[in-house]
Amino acid sequence: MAKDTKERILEAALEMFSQNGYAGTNVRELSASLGLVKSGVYKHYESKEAIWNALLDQMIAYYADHFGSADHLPTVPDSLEALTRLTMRMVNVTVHDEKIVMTRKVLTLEQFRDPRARELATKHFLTGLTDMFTRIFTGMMEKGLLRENDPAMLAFAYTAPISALIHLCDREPEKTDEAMAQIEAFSRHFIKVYGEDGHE
Amino acid sequence: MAKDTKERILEAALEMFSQNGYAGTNVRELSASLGLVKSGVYKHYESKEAIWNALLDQMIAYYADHFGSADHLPTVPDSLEALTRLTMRMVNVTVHDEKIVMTRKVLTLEQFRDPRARELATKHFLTGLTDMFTRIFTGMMEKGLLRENDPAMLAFAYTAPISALIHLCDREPEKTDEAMAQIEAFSRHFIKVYGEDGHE
DNA sequence: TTGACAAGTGACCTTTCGTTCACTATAATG
DNA sequence: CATTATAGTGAACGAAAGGTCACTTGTCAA
Repeated sequence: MAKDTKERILEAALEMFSQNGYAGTNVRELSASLGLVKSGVYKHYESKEAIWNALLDQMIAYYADHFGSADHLPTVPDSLEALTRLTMRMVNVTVHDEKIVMTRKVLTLEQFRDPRARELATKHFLTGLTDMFTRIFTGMMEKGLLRENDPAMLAFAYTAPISALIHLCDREPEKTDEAMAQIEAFSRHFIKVYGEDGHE
Repeated sequence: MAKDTKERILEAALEMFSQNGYAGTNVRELSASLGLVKSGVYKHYESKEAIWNALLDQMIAYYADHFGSADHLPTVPDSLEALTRLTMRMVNVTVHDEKIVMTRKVLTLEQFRDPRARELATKHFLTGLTDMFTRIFTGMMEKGLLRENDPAMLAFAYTAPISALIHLCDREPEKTDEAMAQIEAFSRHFIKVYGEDGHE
């Protein structure tokens, strides 16, 4: 039962930190949201900062597990249309999975305060997606689906606009549908521009 | 002298809010940074929240003045090389002007809490740049510098990656030089892809 | 010169924060 | 069965927060 509560504290912390930030969150509310009294959480973490650090540890580990290793690379699409489908599938997950959304929000809010949050933010928002699609595009060029080009530059040009719209969804969730449509339109535009003729 | 202090309070607030966020800033420190004692600022603003609202008012007005009207549109570049030069000039200002940097940071930190900050954030981070370059690209297509294409889509594809690197500069200022170089490389890549042949 | 007012001070108030601690209930262990 | 560790309670604490107020000072208009 101990481990359960310790986990639940981190879940609640992610939720509250992602909404109000670290400084804007108090231990009383956090405990209350778990049906605990304030002092109860101090049985599991010695301080508010310890909760924050444990949460960051978890986020860092999660990222390394799920996005850091080459194992979890999606298979290279075998058509241009499949690239759009793959993209939409990934974006759908990332925008609708509450835990991922909250993780991005927390990193957004704490990136200027905590060096580890800053580092992870850059991975989440920039280099992670770019690296991933660099590999994908390399594969697609080998298959003759994309024109020969600097795959890293293409990956950057492809993922940065998508990332911008994901941020928009985090900020204004009511615009999610619109943003998803724009991502799909952008993906098709990208394919038209960079796709090898005959594969459209 | 009154107006001077009232202004200086907003300047100090921008600085502190951009570093520690609204919740992470206390009025005592804010006053001290102006050589005032806490109660002094309450002669000018009735509460911490009033300071925040006045700062937001100012940021919104500033944005409307400087980026909202069509007056301040840069002249349409008359060559592809000039597009890159214009871009680098604009990025240089936006990344090195401390006040603009702090404004972006504040909007980043408060976008999930304050609806007006949210709205302004979307303008700063997404639609503002896109709208601006939609006009620029329209002009460049009329001049025969860019291939006929959806100018809004092109503007989005151009500005979003640049915006992502500006965010990187805000987050990790030590990477500014690297990011600037990447922006320039991206701009030249973009020109190669979308520029009308014979104008390279 | 005087009166009024804006700007700033320092003491104080209330609330809320993070944290501690003596204590209880529970459940596993010897 | 006795014991001991664990999870949780509730009262309390000191520090720090936002905010108020009576008071002083300096400036300027009448």
